[in-house]
Amino acid sequence: MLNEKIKLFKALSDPNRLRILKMLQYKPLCVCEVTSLLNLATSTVSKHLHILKEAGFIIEKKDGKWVYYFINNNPDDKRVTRILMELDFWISDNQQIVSDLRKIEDLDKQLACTP
Amino acid sequence: MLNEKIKLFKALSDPNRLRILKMLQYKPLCVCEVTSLLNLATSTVSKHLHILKEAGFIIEKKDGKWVYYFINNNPDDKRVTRILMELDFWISDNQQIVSDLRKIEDLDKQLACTP
DNA sequence: ACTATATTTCGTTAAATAACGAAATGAGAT
DNA sequence: ATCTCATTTCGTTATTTAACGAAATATAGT
Repeated sequence: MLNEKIKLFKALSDPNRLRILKMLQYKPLCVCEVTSLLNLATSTVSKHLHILKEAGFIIEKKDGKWVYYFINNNPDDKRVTRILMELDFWISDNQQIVSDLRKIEDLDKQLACTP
Repeated sequence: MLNEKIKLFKALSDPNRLRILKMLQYKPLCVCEVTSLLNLATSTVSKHLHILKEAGFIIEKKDGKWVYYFINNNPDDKRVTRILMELDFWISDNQQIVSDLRKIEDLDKQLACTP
């Protein structure tokens, strides 16, 4: 069904989700880290991650209290793999993305994930 | 701006627009031909074509009473070109698409575009 | 100028989406 | 078992989107 196929494109049709994908391509992050980087409510970020997971772009791994999200590099679904490969090309040189990646380097998990 | 970039993905996030793109990859069509193939209101189809045009996927050429739409094969925007190249791969073997293409072969413009 | 036909624009409605805060859940630590 | 904290789910609100029909626009032929 075409409605199933467009789930991939819908998942890519939101700027915050593109930012998340690019962040996770840089390195795996837990929900609170992503939340801190995007400056959105935790529930909103959780929803975005769910959508990306349903589309097959990312996978989750629990680690203690935290849920870490990883780019799905399993080549089972070749459509996902190819899109992830093209991602860099489609949104290269974006100011927001570049700034996000810089912030990840300075990110202090301790600081980001404690109340 | 990321909002500009996601226009491409939003344009792909609708089953009828994917059907249109695949049809136009087979051959250029006028609005009433597309309308007849999709079984939607003319105004709806016109809107979809406008969105695809704004995203850069297709171009329009007027020919008498009719407005024909073509796949944009001009490689100015490499993002558009690459996505169009990948399209086949992403939505290959779809029942709806296959059926659409079969219908195009039998399509009688005279019949489709007269009241 | 008038008519016929193709397309676009406009106004409306129903459904989908993104955001938030509050409440519920789950999993370690005490 | 209880407490704490990270995450998800729920309910709500504002915005966006897809669809339609009717009215407006454009172009060809009479």
